[in-house]
Amino acid sequence: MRPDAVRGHLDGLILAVLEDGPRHGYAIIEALQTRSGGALDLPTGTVYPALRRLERAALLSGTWSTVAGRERRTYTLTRSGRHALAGQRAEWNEFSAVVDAVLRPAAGRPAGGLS
Amino acid sequence: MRPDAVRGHLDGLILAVLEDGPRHGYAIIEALQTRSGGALDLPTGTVYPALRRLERAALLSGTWSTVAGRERRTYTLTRSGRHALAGQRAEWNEFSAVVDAVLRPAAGRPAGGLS
DNA sequence: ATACATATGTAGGCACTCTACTTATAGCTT
DNA sequence: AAGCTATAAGTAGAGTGCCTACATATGTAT
Repeated sequence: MRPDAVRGHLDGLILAVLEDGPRHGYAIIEALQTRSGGALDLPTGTVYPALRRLERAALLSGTWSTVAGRERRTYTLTRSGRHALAGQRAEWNEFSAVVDAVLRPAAGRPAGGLS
Repeated sequence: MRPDAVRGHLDGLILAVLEDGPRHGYAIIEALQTRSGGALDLPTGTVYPALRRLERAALLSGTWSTVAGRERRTYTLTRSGRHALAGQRAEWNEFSAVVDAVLRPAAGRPAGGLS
């Protein structure tokens, strides 16, 4: 998968991972890898700024802690974050249906548009 | 659907429309609307530059003509364009499977990642 | 005459992800 | 002891690509 592909959908992916419970950035990156079967290997330079952005937008709240001598910032979904996640899921469903419909070869598209 | 959503997937959508046969820019925009059931209403400032970009990349070839007093640039899929379309379809299938897998709520994800 | 549909395009802005780099601790290997 | 890898968080700067807004022109309908 080309590196840029998640553009515009990263927020939803992060929110979805955090739905299972609070996690820190590094763990979020690993969860994204696991859940995607290894296809998603996002660089820290992508994820950490995204987390700060989501926190600024009040979709996440973050708190510092020290675990085994290492600084961690643990993020938790806020109520608006949960709401935003629902919205992202709805948007994704619509979007993927649209792209499926347009991308489908002529043979499979009987002059009807979206089914 | 938010305006920006097609980012990174527009090339594939245009290529797919052109698979049915040559079309000019304005007709491509209309075809995109029709095939998407009205969800895709792309501004000319998005589509025309994309067409020029795809032509520069030799995925399309364009020719001028005059129809009913109006200038048209008609675009045709090249051989590499057809090849690129196949690649875009494959990429889309992988990408949408990945996003589906990550976005799916915990209840539907039995600790397995991609099915 | 005025408006709308058809048709193509440019300029500038903006948001988001990427690459590359920096900093720091813990644990393991050589 | 030195070096490497994993863990952990970040910044700086670049590039891409879609958007808004604007400019231009012809044909058709009101």
